[in-house]
Amino acid sequence: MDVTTKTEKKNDYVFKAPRGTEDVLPGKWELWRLLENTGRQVFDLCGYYEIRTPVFEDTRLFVRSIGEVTDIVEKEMYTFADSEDSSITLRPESTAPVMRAYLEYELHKIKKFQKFYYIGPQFRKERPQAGRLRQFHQMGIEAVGANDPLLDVETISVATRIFDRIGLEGYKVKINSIGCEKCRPVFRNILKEKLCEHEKGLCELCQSRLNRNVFRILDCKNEKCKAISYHMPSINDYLCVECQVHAKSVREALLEIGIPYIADAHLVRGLDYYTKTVYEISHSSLGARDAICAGGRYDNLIADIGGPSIGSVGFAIGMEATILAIENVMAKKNKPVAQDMLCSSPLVYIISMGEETKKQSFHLLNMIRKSDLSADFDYEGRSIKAQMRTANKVGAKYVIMLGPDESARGDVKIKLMETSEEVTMKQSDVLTWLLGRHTPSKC
RNA sequence: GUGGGCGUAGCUCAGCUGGUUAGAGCAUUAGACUGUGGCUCUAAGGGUCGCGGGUUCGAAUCCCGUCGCUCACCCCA
Repeated sequence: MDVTTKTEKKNDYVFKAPRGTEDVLPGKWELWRLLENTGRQVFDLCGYYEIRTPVFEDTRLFVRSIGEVTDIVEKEMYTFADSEDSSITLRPESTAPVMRAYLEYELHKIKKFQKFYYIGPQFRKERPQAGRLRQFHQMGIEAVGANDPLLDVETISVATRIFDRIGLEGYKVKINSIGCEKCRPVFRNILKEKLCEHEKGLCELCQSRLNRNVFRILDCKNEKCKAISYHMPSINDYLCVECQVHAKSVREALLEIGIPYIADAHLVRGLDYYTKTVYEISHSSLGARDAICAGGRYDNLIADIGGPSIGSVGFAIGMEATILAIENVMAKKNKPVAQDMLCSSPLVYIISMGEETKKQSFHLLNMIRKSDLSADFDYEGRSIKAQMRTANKVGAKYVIMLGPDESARGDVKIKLMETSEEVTMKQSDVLTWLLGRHTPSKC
């Protein structure tokens, strides 16, 4: 197969990460770890259990759950023929896969109500943009099998707890109810009728939305459309009694536990499966695409993919966007990048001096590591000065020197980098000395 | 899929209306009386100016194409 393009020169092609993907290089990992670790802590704290599902699934799972006429399904999925008659798709989101697993293993029969969390890559074939990639990462939860409005609130509190723990200031919680399968169609028709009266005043895009996705018109940024939708009825006036009661309980509980929110009647969702509560957490530092978390209740999804009729609620945090927001906040406060999360500085750097003593040093290195103290070593045969520079740069606390002089006496010299103080001791005492000052760590 | 911006050393960029061997800062490496870091100083390495074509005596600089990146739109995390 010849895949060489015209511009490529023979033997001269530099491979690049595919469009819309990102390499996380050393130095950028700290924030990913911070976010991931904090997420795991909070999920544990709140009784969510990790679930890992494959990165690809039967294509039909997504078509049925997300909705056939959504952009995701129509043009954004990475779909492949797996064999003659099966088609697989790289997951564009994880709610459906989690539900699939829940049903496949009949977890609802063991215990109807269960709480899951997942962290992992998702795939959507879109034009890349700030904070939006083709392979992106989400961290999310699904609380499956209960209709209690307090559960909706719990999920919101899980998200805000994560952001609070990280110290991400400046996020906003927006919530809305989009009704259920009973009241939403009623509102949709009324809205459509009313908007049709103003059809000519709407922007071109919104005119096409009239048939495609009426609710999105409420969310349009065009000034004329905004003006028109300002006078449109609100979904809140058309909610059925059940949905009204649910929405009211959610808002009351949010107040009760002290989570400030903005009730936004124009908040809509792109995925078909949402019912009742929808919410979004956004961060003002982000610009055009400012959502860092989105979620809501989906009472019909499980039944839609062949399971019992039970309600669930969940969210997904967009990790790229969240990390951007954290960086923005840190830049503003001039705070260093989560230094204490960093495990990459070795405690000890061992300087090797010449071939004769190198083996001894290497042996010492492995003794130290065996005690779970982090240590590193020079393999480049560089000058002592150069090795010292490296030790300093990587942030080692101690530099151990074992040269011919020390070796002859069975000693080592340890330099304490912070104070420049040097101590000499027997080689056999090094471990005890280090362990007396530092507790072993696994990181 | 649509529209805007950009593409010069590893990174961030300078290079005016086209003119001799393309620059800086950071980073890297090496040295500053030779077994020692962080500061300072010195020096070195590193660029087919994304790629292809055109205009011109001459182009990183102008034109066209192409690829890539980026931002925004649709949509969405």
